[in-house]
Amino acid sequence: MTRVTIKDVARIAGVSPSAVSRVFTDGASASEATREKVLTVARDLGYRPSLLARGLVGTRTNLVTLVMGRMHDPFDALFLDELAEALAARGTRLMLASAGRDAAGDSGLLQALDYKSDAVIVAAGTMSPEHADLCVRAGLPVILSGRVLDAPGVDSVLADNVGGGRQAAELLVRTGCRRLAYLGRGGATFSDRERLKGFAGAASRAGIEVATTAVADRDHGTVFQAATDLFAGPAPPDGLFASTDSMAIAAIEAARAVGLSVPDDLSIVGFNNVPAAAWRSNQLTTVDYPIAGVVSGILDLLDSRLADPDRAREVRRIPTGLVVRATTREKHPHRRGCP
Amino acid sequence: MTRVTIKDVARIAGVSPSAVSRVFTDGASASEATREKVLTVARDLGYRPSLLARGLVGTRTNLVTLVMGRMHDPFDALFLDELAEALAARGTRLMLASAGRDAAGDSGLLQALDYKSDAVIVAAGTMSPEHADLCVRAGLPVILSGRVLDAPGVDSVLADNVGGGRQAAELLVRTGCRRLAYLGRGGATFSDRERLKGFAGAASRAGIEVATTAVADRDHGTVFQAATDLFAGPAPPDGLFASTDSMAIAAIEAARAVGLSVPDDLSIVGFNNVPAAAWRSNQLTTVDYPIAGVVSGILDLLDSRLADPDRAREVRRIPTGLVVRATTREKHPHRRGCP
DNA sequence: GGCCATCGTGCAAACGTTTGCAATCGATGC
DNA sequence: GCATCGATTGCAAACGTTTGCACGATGGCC
Repeated sequence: MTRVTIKDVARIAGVSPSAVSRVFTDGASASEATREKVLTVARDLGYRPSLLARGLVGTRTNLVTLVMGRMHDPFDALFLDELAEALAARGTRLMLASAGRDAAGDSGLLQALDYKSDAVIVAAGTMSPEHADLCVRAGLPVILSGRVLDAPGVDSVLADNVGGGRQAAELLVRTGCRRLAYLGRGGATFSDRERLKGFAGAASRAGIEVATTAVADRDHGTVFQAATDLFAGPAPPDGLFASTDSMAIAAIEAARAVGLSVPDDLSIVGFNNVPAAAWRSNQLTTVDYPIAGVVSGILDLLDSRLADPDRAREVRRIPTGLVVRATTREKHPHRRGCP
Repeated sequence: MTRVTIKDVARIAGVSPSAVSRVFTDGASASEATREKVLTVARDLGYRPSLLARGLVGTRTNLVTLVMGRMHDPFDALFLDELAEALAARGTRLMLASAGRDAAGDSGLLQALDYKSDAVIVAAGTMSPEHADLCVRAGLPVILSGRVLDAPGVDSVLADNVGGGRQAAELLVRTGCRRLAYLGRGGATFSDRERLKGFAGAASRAGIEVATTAVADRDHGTVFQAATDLFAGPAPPDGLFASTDSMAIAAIEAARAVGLSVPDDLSIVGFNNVPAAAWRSNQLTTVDYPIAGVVSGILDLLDSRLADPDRAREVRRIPTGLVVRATTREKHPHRRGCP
């Protein structure tokens, strides 16, 4: 019932606690004989170093705090999965701080400090420059996922939202759509803002002005209603870009409900490439969110930042791809080479 | 850059570190004057107690480790959300241990020990009695979610899967289905086994034998294929119970693909009541998984177990409900009262 | 064989708290 | 006025590690 400590191992193995400690920290010098003795005893006793004690004295915790909001979108779960897996493979533990109701990752940041996390990864909640500054000042590296904050020492990794939006627009234009619409949170979210920017920019270069409908909530019902209104309204689009696959799927549903045929009457492009996008009933053309790339970018920046806390702030953008399925039309083949 | 400790606060406030500590642990005696002085200084200095140090000496950590697998199903995210929120509201921190590739929550359990967690909640991975015993012996409470393990001191909370399966069968029988089928993991998963048991039991009481098709993987494509084969096979069912909403939705898709009309030719009932079940394109009748009830049951058991580590093992089953939507038929009204 | 570099080891001081014990203090009851 | 009592406080010892320092042993090199 009482914990087996480093001293127990030391006593039984006939060495000092320091020796045991050195056996368990790689890179430290210990003779082969000692190592073997210690490891044997440790195994027999079932000894495991206390990470609390280790973290208290040591400089590194191997602990990272993740600030996340509620995972309303399947995409969030994918992301968390990938990140958790990557961290685990690296021997890093993950502490979860839900940025629940309170506006900010505020409490999450403090929690990270309380446990002396090596770093905090912020994937949700609004993060004020003040809080970021607080952390950096306290020596806690902050890595933002999916947004950029112009504060010294705060790194960011994100999908190339602007590029993704552009890809969507170019595809729609290329396949003959002329009345483009955007459906999303609009200015309310960092990534949505960027996606819209890329989409509208590319459309404008093709001489098309985008009609944007911003929705207050990503909830399926809300989006379905907004899409229905848009499609049944006075100026229905023939090409729609939704800032999220989930929203795009709701839009597909709405199109069916009002009797529009996809992609004949209406082309739809989503963002993220979640598994459901590939389902038979959706066959959604979408911009692929490079989850693996973003996650490994985060780990990369984590390493760099830990190695050199004073390095310049870095923003890493991971390029997106386009996954063409059945909610967009084929490129008109007869136009090929004979304009 | 250097951390502000309890001694800093003590020095500036002109009291001993003990006094500061007592101000910050409720239930300890401290005069109003001291309290005020200390709190003021602490706020000015931005002092926060180190949870590492506190956990090292104290007996309680306010830290709980959650062992989870990859969240392939949207349901998993819902569950995690609810649990994280409830724990946060209670002031408990949550550490994530993904039971990734390695078969067991094994590594997760060890991680929990390393950080002196107050308890470990196991929601995924197979958990061997040996490991459970290891934990209990080490004084680490284990709470299982969604399964039962017959080991002393290991508590469980689960949805009433058997009851849910029964509800599904009774609904199908009541609405006139006679050729019942089950689609799920079959014996491979604890909850699926129970759901099947409840379903087949109730069907058998109505004189119907259930055709079960067990699928190796919950992946949408796999399930879609299995359902298609079943529907196009020699003995297509007129009532299907899927052990998961996600699988039920894949089945709906398959039914449409082979030209079956739901619910006219085929009734379908799912399990979990995820948001997607309510979508217009699915309108899935399903057994409601009482997430809130399960989560509060977990917290309940957590408290009880911490209060009395030697109490008898407890298994708590939370009743399910039935949410009738459009994938099942209306009860035949003309049969009412005139059999 | 002497010298220097290297390696392995133990001692003791941290790390930032909590908490049992004893002491102080003011008030209360007689 | 004195003994008692409870509340408040400080001291010091834990909690389980890591790590700088010093010291002895070992081995290579000339």
